[in-house]
Parts: sequence; C-alpha cells; structure tokens
Amino acid sequence: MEYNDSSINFEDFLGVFLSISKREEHPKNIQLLQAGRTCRKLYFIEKGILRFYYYNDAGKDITHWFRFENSFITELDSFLNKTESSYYIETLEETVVYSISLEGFYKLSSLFPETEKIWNLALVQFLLELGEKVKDLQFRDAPTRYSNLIEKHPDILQRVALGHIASYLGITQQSLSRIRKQK
Amino acid sequence: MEYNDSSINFEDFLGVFLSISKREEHPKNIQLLQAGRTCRKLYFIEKGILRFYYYNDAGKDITHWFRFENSFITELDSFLNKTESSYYIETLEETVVYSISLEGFYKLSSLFPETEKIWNLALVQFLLELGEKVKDLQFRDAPTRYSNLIEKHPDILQRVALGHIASYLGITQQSLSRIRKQK
DNA sequence: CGCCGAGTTGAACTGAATCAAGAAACGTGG
DNA sequence: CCACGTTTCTTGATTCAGTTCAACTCGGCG
Repeated sequence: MEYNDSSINFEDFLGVFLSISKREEHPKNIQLLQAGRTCRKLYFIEKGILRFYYYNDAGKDITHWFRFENSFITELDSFLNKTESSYYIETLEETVVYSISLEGFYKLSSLFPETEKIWNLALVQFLLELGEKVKDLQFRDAPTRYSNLIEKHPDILQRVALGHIASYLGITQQSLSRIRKQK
Repeated sequence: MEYNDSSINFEDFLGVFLSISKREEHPKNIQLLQAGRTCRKLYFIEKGILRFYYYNDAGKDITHWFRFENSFITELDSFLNKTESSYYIETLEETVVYSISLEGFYKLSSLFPETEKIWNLALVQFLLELGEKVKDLQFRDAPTRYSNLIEKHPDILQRVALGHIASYLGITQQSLSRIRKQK
C-alpha cells in the first residue's frame, strides 16, 4: 500500500491524517504490537521498516510481511474488531510513525469525508499485493520468488536480516543463503 | 467474503444491491470474464461455484480461488480501474448471480450511504482470507493444506474437479490424488 | 581478546514434481 | 441404450528442489 501514484486527493487526506495523528519515534527491535493484545493503532510509516510476523504451529517465527516508508500498517482484524491479535509488529530500524486510534480513524472519517474511499483504495492495494504473494508461493520456485522480492525492494538485503527474508519467502535461511550465492 | 455473521445493516444493503442488480443464470463451464478484457461486473453469487484462475509463466492453468454461494466476486483491479484483466472467471456449476456495473456500484453508494463501509468490510474479509492462504502456502505441507480446505468446504470434492483443487493448493493433481488416498 | 548472533557450507534425507502408463467416469451420437 | 472417444483420476518409478542437521566462518561488541 504505497502512494507514489497520485490517487484522489490522497495528499489532502494524508494532510488531515498527519494533523490528527501522533508522531512516534521508536528505536530498532521494538515491538509495536504483541500477540495476545489488541492492536490499538493504525500506523503510517515515515521512516524505517516494520516487520509483521507470527509464530507458526511448529513455534517458528514467520515473517508475514514487511512494510516500508510511506505505507500504512496495522493488524486489520484486531484493530477494527478489537480482537486479540495473533501477530506481532516490530521495528527493524530506527522508525518514525504517525499513529491514530480507531476512534481517531472515525474522527478522520467525519472530518474528511473521502476517508472511506481512500481507505477502500488502500485495502485494494493490500489485496493486490497479497494476491501477488499468493501467486509467488503457489507455483514459483524459490530463486524466482527471491528475484521478485529483490526487484521490488533492492535495498532489502542491506536492511533486513536474512532469516526474516527467508521466512517471508517461505524457505529456510540456509536455502536463501545458497540461492543468493548463485547470483 | 461471506455474510453469515450479522454486520451493520448488511441485510438492508443486500436488499438494495439485489434491487438494482441484474439476475443472471449461467450454465456450467461458462466464462464470465476472460483475460485481456475488462471486468465490467461485480457479482453476488446466489447459487453455484465460480472459479477465478489464470495461466502462469509456464502456461499452466492455476486456480487463484473459488467463490461459493453468498459471496461477491469480481476482478477488483480490472473492475475498479477498468484495466485489462489477467484473470478468468468461470462457472463450475449451473450458477445464478446478481451483477452490477461500476456505475451501478456508484449508484448504490449514493442510494445507500453505508455502501462504502460495507464494501470496506467485504474487502477486509477478502484480505483475512487471502492472509490465511498465504500462511498455508508459506509453511504448511500439502496434506495440511488439503485438510484445511476440506474443513472449510467439505463438499468441494463432490463439486470441483481434482485438478482445479490441486492447483489451488499449489500442488499437482497426482500429488493430491495420493494425499486423498491416505485419508 | 573472546564471545555471540548471523551467515555459510556440506552431506544426507524427503516431500512433491515429473514422466509415463492405465483405469474409471463422462458425454455424445448412432 | 450401448459404443466409442475424451477427459479425469490413479498408480508406479524416477528425479529434484529444498529441508534438516551439523559444523564452521565471519564481523561486531562487551
């Protein structure tokens, strides 16, 4: 969900969003959300990388996705329905985010009527991105998935630990290390 | 995206939707959308199963997902942005759908102000479902993915060809046949 | 200087793909 | 309603991508 492309009044929306949200600075390796708790915030990332992850049936730490600068991030289900999250969100770098609560989000809706539409757009972007990931995992082999990722985020290797990237790609760290050597 | 749970005024919304949409009956094995064309309709499925699929890099037919009774289906990107679809939608059974155009959807928005919110809800449902699929493909083996699917849709084996289910699960038809034998 | 987490490399193993051949089910026309 | 061709499903043998387990290297930091 990135907004380099100009969509309906996104700049205006972001302006209102930033004005009613709270700026937060966080150091590296801080958890902004823990499993078992409710996700109280919707974040907009100004600087840094956040990792959205969970522990699978076997107890392994799995990266569900990364979020970079100029993206929103939240645990949607937990945030909107105030349910217990089963995911964690952590910073991978020194990070600056702007956060609002669900109530803040509703306020935003009333202040800026286009909010719902823009939020819709954001959700659709999320969906398309997730859809691409499904395509990747469904029938492309690991080297291809790796290339696709590097193409989208050329700097990810410098910024994120190999193990986190590996689990994101659905492979082990060892396999990723070998794949990387090939190139 | 199914609405057995009672969410804000979904019944009212569906009433309006049905009143301004067009009822369509389609026989088995009909394409409602073809790659290369623009998806002109948002469908609500009353009866039948629709398959959303594409041809991958190797030319293989891959099921992206199935949609059952009481669900919406469309190619979001193509429908909302009037772009060329890279996906197909086909009926797997005799099917009854209610369809509206994008213009109809906007009309619905103006007639029924909660439309955007309900649409939001629907998108979130989609997202959670896709998220589950990613989890499945990322680190669960084929027999587990198979069980998960059967649990969610116990009748799918009777209604859908094995090959379609196999590609949905990200495996070959032969593997699925063997997995099924085990149980 | 020595420790510790992150990354690499090797060897053996395994789940699923591939290739290939049959069997069963399905539909269509005579 | 049967006969035939076509598609769908099964089964076997082989191969291969990626895992697992284990040991080793490297770089940063106390």
